[in-house]
Amino acid sequence: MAVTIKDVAKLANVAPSTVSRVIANNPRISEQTKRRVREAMEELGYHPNYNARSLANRSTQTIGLVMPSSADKALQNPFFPEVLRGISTKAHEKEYTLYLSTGATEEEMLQGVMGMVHGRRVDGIVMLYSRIDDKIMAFLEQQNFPFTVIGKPLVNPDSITHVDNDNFRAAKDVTDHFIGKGHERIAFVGGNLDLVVTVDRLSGYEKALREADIPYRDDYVVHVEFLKEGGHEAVMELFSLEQPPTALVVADDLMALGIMSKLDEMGLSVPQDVSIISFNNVMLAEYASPPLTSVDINIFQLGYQAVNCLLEKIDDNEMASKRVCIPHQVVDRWSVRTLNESEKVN
Amino acid sequence: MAVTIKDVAKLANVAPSTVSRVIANNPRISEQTKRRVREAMEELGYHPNYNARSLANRSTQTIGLVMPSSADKALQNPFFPEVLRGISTKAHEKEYTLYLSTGATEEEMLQGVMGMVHGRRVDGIVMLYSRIDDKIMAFLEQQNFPFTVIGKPLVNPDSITHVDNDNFRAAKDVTDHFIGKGHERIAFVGGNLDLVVTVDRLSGYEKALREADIPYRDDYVVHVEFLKEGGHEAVMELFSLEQPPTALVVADDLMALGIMSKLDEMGLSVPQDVSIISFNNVMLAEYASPPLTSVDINIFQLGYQAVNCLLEKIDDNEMASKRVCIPHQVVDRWSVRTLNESEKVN
DNA sequence: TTTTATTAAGAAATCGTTTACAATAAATGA
DNA sequence: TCATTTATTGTAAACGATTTCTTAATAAAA
Repeated sequence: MAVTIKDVAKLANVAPSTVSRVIANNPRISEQTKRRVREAMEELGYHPNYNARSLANRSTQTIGLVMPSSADKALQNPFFPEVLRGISTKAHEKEYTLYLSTGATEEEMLQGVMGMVHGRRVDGIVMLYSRIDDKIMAFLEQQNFPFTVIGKPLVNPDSITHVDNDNFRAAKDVTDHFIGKGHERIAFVGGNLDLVVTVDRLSGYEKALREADIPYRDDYVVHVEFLKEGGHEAVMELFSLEQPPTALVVADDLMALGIMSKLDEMGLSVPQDVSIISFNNVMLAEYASPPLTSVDINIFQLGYQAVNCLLEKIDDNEMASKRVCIPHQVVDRWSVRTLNESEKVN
Repeated sequence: MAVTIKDVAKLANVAPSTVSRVIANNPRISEQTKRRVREAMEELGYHPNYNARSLANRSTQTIGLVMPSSADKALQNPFFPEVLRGISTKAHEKEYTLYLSTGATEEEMLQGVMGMVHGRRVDGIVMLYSRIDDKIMAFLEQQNFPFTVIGKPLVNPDSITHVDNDNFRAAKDVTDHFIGKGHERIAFVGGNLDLVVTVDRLSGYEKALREADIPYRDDYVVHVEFLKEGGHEAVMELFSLEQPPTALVVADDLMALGIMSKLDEMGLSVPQDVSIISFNNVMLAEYASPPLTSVDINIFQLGYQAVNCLLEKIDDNEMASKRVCIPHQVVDRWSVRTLNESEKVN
């Protein structure tokens, strides 16, 4: 059917093994035969069959990607295309290709991952999220299969190679930022508490308050299911309090967008009535009205480094696991206002 | 190393071929031996090696996905996660897995696709976009490799199986919608003219105007490079005209968002000063302030059906190519205002 | 009882590579 | 001149499945 290494061998009058060596550019083959073989390949339009190669090699040169469940609204977050860009850049550099694992339920996804691992479809896996008590991660660990995580694994983070931001610090920075601008009634709107990133950011927020001697109020902390409906509820709760907050630390740009839309409906305006800082700094943050002050977590690098670590791991699975921390940076736009003295009274 | 079919065979005291038949649930094997073999598989924790299988079978049970260049901002569009959801749903149903082709430049992407095809990594390909004069599509056609396109191919659309909306009609509907509400100064803000979808929508817009005897004005048609900066320029142009438009047909929700942000800056409000209808109805349309009236193009179905067609094609490559048209529907929200009589004077 | 079907399972070839191990020929050195 | 390197290529056995023939055993038919 298709042209194989044998056809090339025949035409070039050499053995198949020689052709294989030419492909690998093995120095033990003379330049002369190399030329002859290459001409034959050219003439026949030969291309190696990757399946055969993987079989013989026991390596696939592909890495598996585990994204959140396709049913999960979180997938709509522009975070993913961007992290994918980082991943694919590094993968391309090293001539690795990408295999996508999907599924609607956690069970379906686990099946998919088990298929990748057992079926030897991939050499390693990068997990694009980090959830508390995740079965997939548990499985990979138990199998001792090379993988890296984007975000911080909750259970034994020290034995799992991962790349993450210092989310604790980032949230603290943001909260400090507000405090520095005179805010004291600062609320925290987090995402799904199953995500480690949420709890990290919440701790950072708490710490900043504590350091500034601002009392932590339970009713200033809400968690929403990431997309619109949730955002609306949260805003309702927050702003029907006797003392509504003047500033919001929001765990995600998209959530901030939803909140702003609700605020708008309620006749509150940003930043006059409420200041907002959110996380991720996806392109949309710039689009919002007003443009959102957001902390840039360098999503591209998260992906790029995750693959980098994974490749090291694939190369030597016994290598010590490590944690790579990607720097963040708050980028100022127009969603934050400085309170003046008279407003500061609580 | 890993447990193979031979190990199972040995333990179950049968030949490897028998094990293979048990896996395929071949009726020529007695229930009794099937049970024995299955027990052995269980005991050893056997899982078939997909590479070996693909090699023997000449089929990979995986489909390749060609997305826009990872450098392309368009990738940030929530269109993609949603279409991916459709794709992965159908793929899962039929036990196909997904292979991702990426690349920063068109050349890089073409290399990737050539790799998939020649290296027999995938059984078929779905193209997630349709661009004018696309090399990848040309390559696939020339190779007679099974593929389907989401969107309408410009060159010989009749010989390429594709799934698309009736974008001409959709744009006409939207424009008619505006006309029905008394608008006459209707502008069109399109995306990249290389994308077939853009030209289709533009024609629909024109047609509606013509039918309503509203003159087509060149200065009411602008094209922007999809993301923010472009959106801003376009708005500037449009609203610095002597007779600025009262309604905007915008080719994409995200673009509409950018435009609204600029409008806000200029002190114009939606829908009081300008009405907007955009396309795609991604979740964000609901978030915007005000929530956007948008035409739902049923993105999920685009993906789902594309895979459906592809699988038919893989099954029988000689099958006639077809065009599947996914219905659309404009969903009304709050970005459109009805002009009253006094305003209608031009 | 012999012949013919039928059923169940094994033997061996195949898919397209890679690679350990030979093999050959030319070059070197004593 | 003959042993020994060295450089180059070939042989054949993996890699882990599938699948086409066979074959052995049993049941049915003659």
